[in-house]
Order: sequence, then structure tokens, then C-alpha cells
Amino acid sequence: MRNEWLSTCTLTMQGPVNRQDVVLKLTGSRSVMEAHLPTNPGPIASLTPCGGGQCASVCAECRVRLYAVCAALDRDEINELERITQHISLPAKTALFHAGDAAASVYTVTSGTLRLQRDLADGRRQVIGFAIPGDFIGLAMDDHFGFSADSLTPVNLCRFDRQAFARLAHEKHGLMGRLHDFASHELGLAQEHMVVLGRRRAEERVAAFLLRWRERMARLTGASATLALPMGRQDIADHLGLTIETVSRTLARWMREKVILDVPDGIRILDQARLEETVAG
Amino acid sequence: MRNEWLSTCTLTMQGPVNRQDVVLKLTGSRSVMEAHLPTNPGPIASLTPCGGGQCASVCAECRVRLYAVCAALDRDEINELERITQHISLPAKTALFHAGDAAASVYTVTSGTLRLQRDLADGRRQVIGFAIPGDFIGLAMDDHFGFSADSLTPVNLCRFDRQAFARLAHEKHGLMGRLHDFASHELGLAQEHMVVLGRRRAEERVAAFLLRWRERMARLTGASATLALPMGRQDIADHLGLTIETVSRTLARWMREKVILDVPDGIRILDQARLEETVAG
DNA sequence: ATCTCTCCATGATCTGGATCAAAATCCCCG
DNA sequence: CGGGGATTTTGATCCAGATCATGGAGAGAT
Repeated sequence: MRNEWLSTCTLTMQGPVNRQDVVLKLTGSRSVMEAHLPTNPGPIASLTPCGGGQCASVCAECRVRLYAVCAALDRDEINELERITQHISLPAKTALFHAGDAAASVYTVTSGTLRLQRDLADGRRQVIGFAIPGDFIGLAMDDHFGFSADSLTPVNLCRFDRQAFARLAHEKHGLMGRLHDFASHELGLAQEHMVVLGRRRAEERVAAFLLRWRERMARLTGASATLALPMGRQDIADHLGLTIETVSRTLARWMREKVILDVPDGIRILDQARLEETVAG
Repeated sequence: MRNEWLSTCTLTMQGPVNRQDVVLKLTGSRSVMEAHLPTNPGPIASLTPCGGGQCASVCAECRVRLYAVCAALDRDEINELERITQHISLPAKTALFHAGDAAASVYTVTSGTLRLQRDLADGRRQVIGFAIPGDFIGLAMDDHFGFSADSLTPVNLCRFDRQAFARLAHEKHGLMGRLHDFASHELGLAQEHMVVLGRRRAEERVAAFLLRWRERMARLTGASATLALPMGRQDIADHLGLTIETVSRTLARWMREKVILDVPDGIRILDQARLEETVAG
């Protein structure tokens, strides 16, 4: 009904097109302004292999090694893994891959934050999650990615050829076990998020998100008073199944009530107990 | 606010209490009537080990073996697995385990349907999914189950001691790989369900559910005109983040419009294309 | 400094689906 | 076959959060 006109809308692009940039810019309807056009995936941003792909023993000094899947491997195996590894950097706000792309690679995040999302044809989107250092990207794929990945900040990743990585996982039992631990853990989190999306009120969703994000960041950087939020309000909304207005209003209310404090690029949680009560109901 | 009085409500039970039976039965508020009390988990229904736990080579004639995790094992390994297997039957509408229980066992479903759910303190519930023959239960657990499992129909399961099963998985590489495949696949489905819960309208949710359930049943029994729905309307609603009224109205409308046909214990899909259009938007 | 663009905040209004209510149907079980 | 609880259906009304509209604050660019 409301989006019917979309079905007859055709645009022709000249030159290479990054799909992330192709949004309908029509005034008068905010939601349509943000609709991504279902173009063929264009070339993604060029990637910079670190040291020309020839970095020896970068892993040895990797800060996330003990959190990542790599922790399953001993020194020799790490070297073996490193042979199929490409260390790459991605600028902020750049696509790593798109939903539906052939999954040629899998990744471990070593720094920065990525947004993982699925898009519906009419522009609605669900942010599946945010990937942070130590996270493995590519657990839930067949031959094709089921979601898109975009950097929110500059990001560094280890890229592994998927076939080669799968071969290694089948040789090295510890690696497969570790992959399975990651997948099980992710599955548990996904199920928890289903409860949030299916049965929680707006305020509870935002509180649950802040507490969980704080937890994840604490694992990386240790407990910190301020909480960096590299994702925008719209991203939070799309993660929680809300609108940007609802997220904004909820945070604004908590700021008025001194539950949280606004700081540049994030917040500071002043009253964690209050957020926990909100989640507990 | 609305449920504040619950915080002062205390009931004392005499004799063993099956948590599934403990619901507040107060007229005047439907949602509270259905609230499960947070009692300590009582003893679950007694389980009947098939043949006193001494069934030799039951696996050989198992109808779901090729779909289940067991498919990863050769004849000798199957025998080894069978030594740590207990074949059990569960009557309909019976708890297998509760969220928070120590996860002593993991399971493969061989017949029947189970409902997997998480409950919030105030009675809201999210049905994580439904387990059918071939499904493995226990992928996403740490030491404790993150959700409850109840039979909707009579159910037969293979119960494995979790420690022993984990040990076997660490010895038999194929089994671990298969477990990981199951976990990745589940993760992909969970992510898809997030889109449904976060961004889809009521009608789209129900259509997506029917199509997906049909797909799963088709894998088991082959394509069939009628679709058995062992779960109730409330279960569907709690799976889709809707109310029973919305589910009921949506199905009723489709029946009026000859998209589906009411049959005992299920439906018949008359116009699959219509449902697919609904999901596609 | 000014322009532009993107993101965020906030008030006003609307609405899809929740809630409330009541009747109808189903399903055991004796 | 009939009584009583559980589940489902259907109608009326309500409301949390969506939608619409507008203004403001920052960050880059020139």
C-alpha cells in the first residue's frame, strides 16, 4: 500500500556504485529516505592488506588473540593459520560485504566496531548485532552471507579464505571446538535477543542494550566509567526493533533523571542499578 | 505498575509441584492468568527408559539418523554413542527441563514436537522455537539451560550425558563438525527470526511462520497438503511476539479469504503464493 | 563565517496491535 | 452423552510506540 510506488521505481547508475550510498532521498517521508535500493552489490571499498599481506608473526602481538578463535591454536598452528591470513584495514562507514554475497572469506575483528544487519526489500532493517574485537564473522554462513557487514569506526580484521579456514578447522580439532563454542555462545545470545525483540517494552529494550554493551566493552577494556557508543541512534533503534525517536526519548528521559550522562561519542552510566531494575521488570 | 501486586504475592505448595502447572488463576486479567509462578523447579515427569536403557542397535533403525547429529558417525562410532544413550519417552504436555536447570544431558528428538521457551518474571514468555525429529537440544547451553523445554505431543528422545557426549565430540572430529554445522544453521535461523520479531508486521510474521513450519515438516514427511500444527495459538503468538487474538484474527481472515483451510489439528495451505507475497512485502 | 549535511531531540498526532470482555468451540473424562 | 475446564474466536476500546513535523547542534568544506 504505502510503498506501492516503489515497485515501479527504476534508477540507472553511471559508474561504480557503492550500495551503501544508494538511498532514496525523497523529502516528506523519513522512512523512505532511508530505504536502501536493492542494487546489485557494487565494488566494496578497497582494502589495504597490512604490509602487502606478508606480515610475519603479527599474531604473536595480537591483542585479541586470547579472546578470539585463534586461542585454540598452539604456536605452530598459529603460524599455519597466519599463512592463510590477510590483515586488512577498513575505513569507517564502509561495507565489508553485503547480504547474499558469496562468502569467500571469514573474519576475526581485531579493532573497531562493525554493524551486522539484514535488510528487507522496502528499507526496513534489522541490526543483527555489532561485532567488536575478538568476534568471529562468518559462523552462520552457508556459501552466502545472510547479513551485511559495515564498519562504524575504522576496523582492522584478519581475513581468512573460507575454504582454507574450513580445511584447517577440520584438521585442527581444537579450532573446530573453539568455533563451536563461539557458535553456541552466539546462539544463546541470539535467543536472549529474541526475548528482547518479542516480549520487552521499549524502555526495557534500551536498558538491556546498554547493560549488554557495557558488559562486552568491559571484557575488552576493563570496567570503565564511560561507555563509548560507536553506533548511532538509528542503529540502536534498528537493533532493538524500535524507532529512532523512541530510543532518543528514552535516553533523553534517563539523562533528565540522572540515570545516564551525555558524554561525547557515548554515555556514562550513573545509576546502573536503575537500568538493571528496568530489565528485571 | 500494572503487575506491582505480584511482588507481594506468595503461595505455598504442598507436595511436589510441577512448575508447568503452577499458573496464577485469577479472573479479570487474561495475561496474568497465564503467568507462570517462579517456583523452584519441581520434579519433572518421570521418564521411561526404553527397554530399561539396554536397547542394542536401536540407532540402526532410527528414522531420523540421517538428519540428526548422529549422521556424522560410522557404524563403530554409532555403537560407541549408543553406549551413552538413553532412549526416553515423554508424554504430551510435560516438562523435559526448565531454564536454569543444570544441563546434565543433551538430546536428539526422534519423534514428536517440543516447545522451547524463555520466561520473564512477570509471565511474559518468548517461544524460542519448536524442536522436531532430528533436532538437537543442548547446542546453546553452558552448564545451565537457557530455556525450558516442554513436549507438545508425546515425544521420544535420545538422551546423552552431556559430559560423555562432549568427550565423544572431542574424540570424533566428525561429530564436532556436525555439531558446529547444526549450531551455525540454528544461528542463521535465529538471526532470521530476529528480523521477524524486530521489523515485521503481524500478518507477515504469521505468514513467515506458516511457510517455515511447512518447510520443516516437508523435510520430515515429504510435501503434504495439510500442515499439522501441534502448537496452540498462544504458542504461535509467543513465538512471534504477538497476542493470541492477533494470531487468531489473522488466521481467521485467511480462512475467510480461502488462503488457508481449517482442518483438525492443523491447516491446509490453499494459496501458498499469497503467503509468500505477504512475506516478501 | 557561512553553507550544507547528517544526526539528534522533541512536540503533536495517529494507529497497529494490545487489552478487555464475552461468547463459542473443543476436549477430556466420567 | 453431558458437565466443566481450556482454548479459540470475535467485537469494542485503548494505548505504547510509530509516524509526522520541525528545530537545533555538530562537523566538514570552502
